[in-house]
Amino acid sequence: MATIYDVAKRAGVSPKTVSRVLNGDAPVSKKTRETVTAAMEELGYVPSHAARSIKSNRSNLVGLITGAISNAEEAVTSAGLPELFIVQGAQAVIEQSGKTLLISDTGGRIDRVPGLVRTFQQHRVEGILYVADFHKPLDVKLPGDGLKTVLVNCFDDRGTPAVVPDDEAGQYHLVRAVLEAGHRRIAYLTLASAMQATRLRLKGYRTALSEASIDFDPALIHATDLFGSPGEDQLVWNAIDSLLNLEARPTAICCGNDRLAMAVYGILRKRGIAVPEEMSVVGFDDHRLISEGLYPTLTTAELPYSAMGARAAQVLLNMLSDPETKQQNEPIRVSGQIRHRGSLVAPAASTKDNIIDLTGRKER
Amino acid sequence: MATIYDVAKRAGVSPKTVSRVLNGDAPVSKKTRETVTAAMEELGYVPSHAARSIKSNRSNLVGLITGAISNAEEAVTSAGLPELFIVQGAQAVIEQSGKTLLISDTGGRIDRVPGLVRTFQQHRVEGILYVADFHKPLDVKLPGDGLKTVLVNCFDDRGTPAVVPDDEAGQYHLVRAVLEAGHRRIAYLTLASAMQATRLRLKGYRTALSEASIDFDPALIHATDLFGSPGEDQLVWNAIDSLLNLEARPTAICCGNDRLAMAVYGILRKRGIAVPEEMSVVGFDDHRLISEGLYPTLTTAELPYSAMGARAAQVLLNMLSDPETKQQNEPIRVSGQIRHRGSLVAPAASTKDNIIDLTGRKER
DNA sequence: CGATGTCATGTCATCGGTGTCATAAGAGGT
DNA sequence: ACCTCTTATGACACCGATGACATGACATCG
Repeated sequence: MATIYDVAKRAGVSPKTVSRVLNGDAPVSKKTRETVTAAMEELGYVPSHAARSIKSNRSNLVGLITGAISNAEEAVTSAGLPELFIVQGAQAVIEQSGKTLLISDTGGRIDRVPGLVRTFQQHRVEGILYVADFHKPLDVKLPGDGLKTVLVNCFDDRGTPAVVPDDEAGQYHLVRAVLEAGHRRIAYLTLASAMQATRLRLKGYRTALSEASIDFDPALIHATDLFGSPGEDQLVWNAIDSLLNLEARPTAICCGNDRLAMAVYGILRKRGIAVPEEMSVVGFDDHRLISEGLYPTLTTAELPYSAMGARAAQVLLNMLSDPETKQQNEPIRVSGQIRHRGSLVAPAASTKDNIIDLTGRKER
Repeated sequence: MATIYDVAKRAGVSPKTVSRVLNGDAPVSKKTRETVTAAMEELGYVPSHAARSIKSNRSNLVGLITGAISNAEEAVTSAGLPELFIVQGAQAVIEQSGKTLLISDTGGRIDRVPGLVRTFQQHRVEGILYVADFHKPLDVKLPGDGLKTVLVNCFDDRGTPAVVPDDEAGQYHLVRAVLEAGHRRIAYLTLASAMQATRLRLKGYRTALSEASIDFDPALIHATDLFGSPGEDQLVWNAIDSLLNLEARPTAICCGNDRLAMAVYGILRKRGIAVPEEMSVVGFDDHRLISEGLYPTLTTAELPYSAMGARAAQVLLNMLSDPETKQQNEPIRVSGQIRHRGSLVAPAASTKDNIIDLTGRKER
């Protein structure tokens, strides 16, 4: 590969002059610039990042670690990987800033993290983004001592800057949309109750209901552990079973995520219940492969992964350019949109009766 | 960040000795090694990749470009992104070889590729992996002249080494599985007919049928353009409509991908047809989010993205370590597994009649 | 017309490592 | 006791870029 000396020789100038043409940091006569530019062109010269980097002591690199940032030994669930959108969002911002993003994937094995961080340090990254696969607290001490760090989709209690989805607001607005469609009996099949998202979203669900003066009914809530655990189908089936057997049957079901909604479609239909005519269904995540691919398409709340990645990158860039600014202690919450699609419609008249006459007998 | 000089001073030795401890390329007395190691530890020293790299002229970096490697101005379809698995597969292999993978995403804008390649060249990558979002021919001249290149999920006619999925074998084995379940009338909703995958898979479909002595029936084939084009739902609906109106109705439907299968589930049920009891459905891709999430779970052919990424990385590493070995001209085809799940069962007795008596009146 | 400023360019040292060569201290052979 | 060989270590140049500083050629100004 051609060096700056090759270019200099070819153009008949000193290397320093070539450097000046490259960086435009000192005046160069038009004629010289053209000669040099031509020489660079002919030799296919591209400046060496490494050489610049040792001299300037600035690497212009940012590292990102994804795949499994957690403490527990969780099942390796490579099913969804929408975290990719976080990576994309981050990369767009980093790249636009003129820096380069180094991406490493743990492949689900958290014990690989220290090695990856070491590699990053060899490259003298200026900061690190840690991306978790779903919203979770973190109590591991991450390696990378002096390094500027931003957590994405997770947070710790040491005040490390973090960017997380606003689960509560998302569910709140989603339930409001369901209410506005005319529903009053709204079931909620949550994700595992231990999950951060579940706690927050349940809060949003309850707030929306209470604002509409609807009492919270525990009979409408079922936790259905996800991640393809063996008994999952059965769990969902049972949950729907008990919902359908309620005296006052719900007319809409909120699902913990789009994947669950997809299963619910199948089960409802197996039970002879048409979606959305007899039962509205909404999801969460706006995993477009599902939400746009399902028939009917799925109304859902966006999990703003791309925006979170972008935001985290901005926060990190700020920390780099402005080392003094103190970060706030609370994680930054990013809100997503509500996506209105085909699975949410007004409740059917017959079921409406069902709601008004709460003590009435249920049909079918 | 501490340098090798800092370590040397602290340990009371010369920088070169520290270097020897690091690389173990010359004998160092046990005592010195321990002193030096301790000094490195105390200072948190990590050798600078950049400094090594300029001296040795070997970057140990490999670049990967993903997001949109194509010629046409296609719709930016960020729906699925299973290419991530290609990236993961590649990264595992590259990382294991001691090199580092630089990943760049075009974000669907092909005009960004030259800039990304230039960045890669600044980092003196030793080779580049180009990853396409689906199996396609390529007739753009990729930048990065002298650079070793491997195409993944795409191929050109210049003999650039390439790794692609074995679509034909995949569909062949899938249809064989359907045949073995007892089906004889097997419909096929293909992807857009212009796609490489469609051509190859159709070939596999026909081979499997002909081996079972079943005549190819064009009435069972429908191309249903995907990628969420506006009229798509209607197209699929119509296709299924005409299949159901056939005198000899199919008992199984092959879908161009899992996403399409998901839509077919919904449409069939809307039409009152139970899956899989009255109609078996199989997909393609093994997009696990869908194939395992659907109810019933989906029998499908794996698109071996992770294996393809790994394979491509191996090919590239070979080219780097062994610059002489000529590559074969044909793309390397990687085969995937057939995933047997709930959506494929033996045809029902009534529909079996339907098959045996090809001229009989169809019920319902 | 000499002093001063600006422009255009070159010289040299330096960043953090490593390759080459030199050197000193023992070990072993005769 | 002398020579040779190995082991352990250091001095120094160099990789490809850039910062600090120097220099020569004009332009400008009082």
